[in-house]
Amino acid sequence: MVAQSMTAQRGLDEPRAIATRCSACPIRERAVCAYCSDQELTVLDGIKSYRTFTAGREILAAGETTPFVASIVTGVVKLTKTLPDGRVQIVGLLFPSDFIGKVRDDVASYDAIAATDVTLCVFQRRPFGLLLKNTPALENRLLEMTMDELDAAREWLLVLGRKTARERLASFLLMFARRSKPVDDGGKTDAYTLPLTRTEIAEYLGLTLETVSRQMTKMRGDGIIQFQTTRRFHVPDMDRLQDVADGT
Amino acid sequence: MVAQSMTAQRGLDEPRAIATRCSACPIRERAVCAYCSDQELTVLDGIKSYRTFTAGREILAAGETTPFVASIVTGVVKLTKTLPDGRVQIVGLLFPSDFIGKVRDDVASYDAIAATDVTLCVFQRRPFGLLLKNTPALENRLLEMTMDELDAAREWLLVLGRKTARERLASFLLMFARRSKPVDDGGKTDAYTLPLTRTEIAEYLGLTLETVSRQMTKMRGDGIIQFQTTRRFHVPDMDRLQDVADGT
DNA sequence: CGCTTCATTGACGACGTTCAAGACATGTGG
DNA sequence: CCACATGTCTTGAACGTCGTCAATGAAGCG
Repeated sequence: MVAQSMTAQRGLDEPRAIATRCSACPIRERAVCAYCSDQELTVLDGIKSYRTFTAGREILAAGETTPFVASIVTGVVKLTKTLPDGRVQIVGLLFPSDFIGKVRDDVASYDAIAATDVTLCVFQRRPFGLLLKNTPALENRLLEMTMDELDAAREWLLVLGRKTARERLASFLLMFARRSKPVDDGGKTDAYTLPLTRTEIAEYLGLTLETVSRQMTKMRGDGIIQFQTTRRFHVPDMDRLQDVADGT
Repeated sequence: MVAQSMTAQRGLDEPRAIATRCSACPIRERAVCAYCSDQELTVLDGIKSYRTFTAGREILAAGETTPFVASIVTGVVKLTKTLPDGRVQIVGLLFPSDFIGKVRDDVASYDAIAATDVTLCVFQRRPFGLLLKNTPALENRLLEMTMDELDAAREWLLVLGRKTARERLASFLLMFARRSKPVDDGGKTDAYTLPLTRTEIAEYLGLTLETVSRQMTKMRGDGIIQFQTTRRFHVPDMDRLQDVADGT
């Protein structure tokens, strides 16, 4: 139910024919396999398979042994941590070409959940781990991507540790606009469609959904953002949004 | 002056003779070179040098080109990000054997500052980058360490996003106790010496120094921790501290 | 057309911040 | 050795932002 209602508003990843050959893969240029030669690609081709998860489905569970790692082909995945009393924090948001899963550790320290319908390019963990050792191109890229994730996580520490609700929301919209492609809304402007509910945005920002909602309303009133629907928004002036995010 | 007053209370890293040969290095087993063979080590030996920074000194500056990367031999380094209006957040705390600096990007996205007196094993960035490409043992370990840092950063996102002041402080003390060696205080118990001021702890926890101080006092009153000095503390029951950190 | 989920808005209260004063420790110079 | 300065830490009181509780509205789906 949840999955289907979300599918309708998802917007980011229209279901589409999925490439079975790496050479035709939409994330070929930026995924973990980006630096692989055609020859290395054929090896990868042999151990990969595609899996889809409907919105809301659990992909990996914290504390459990994970049998696979994967690249995100389409959709958005959220990584969450939960306190014993149920408080939830989203600790990572993964977009197409991003990599899911630990290579060495077999237990995940967070849940991975499909925020939208998701298509993954899946590798069994063991074979992938072995391949990684013998394929510098693969390991180079994975190191690069992991470092980028670390940078992003540290940027978010600043957001959660020091920014106000308004600044957090602006930071989120900005981050999202940068990492997702705009949807052409038929007019002369670009619009973005949020893959998350207000609750999920709150979980990402360390706030409550009420506070997120209030700040959305306020920013709309200030002309910082414009809403076509509750999920679809347009930013008239990115620099101005950036200023809000930086508290300047 | 600041540096010297801090040196007096530092406690973590008494100045000591520093190994010049890798085989005698105190962090040999856990640093980025951990998986290197003796042969590979001799190559590293050739491009390394030691540098010391007194407490408070800047090691790397955000936005500036960094000429080197390094392993921490002794001391504690804090990574900080600063908002335009001066708000500061510590986004990482590095201990002996941890690795500093970007290998690929030449500009840092945060400041690195010596929290105590620090000794680094420094490598020029270019030669190290080249060596990294040709030395799987080095790259394997760096990938592993980067993934661990990412895990730690995500754990901290939960702390900053969802935990109360009390829970944050407990999480910090716990983390610190785990990553640093206890100081034998001559009795039957282990004591830990904090390498950070109250202000710095607050910068790490997304709080103010007053809130940190109040929570310290309260936890002492509750018998969760005992203070020998303002910097030196003892934990009678780690499990109890863990419960406080988890909000249970 | 009713059910469910999602989003908005309001009233009130709590937790942490801000502002301020004072205590404590350490180092310096007379 | 004491007076004084400096940096650190503690404690108090008032304030404000955000969380909690609650009601209402809007949208999609059976």
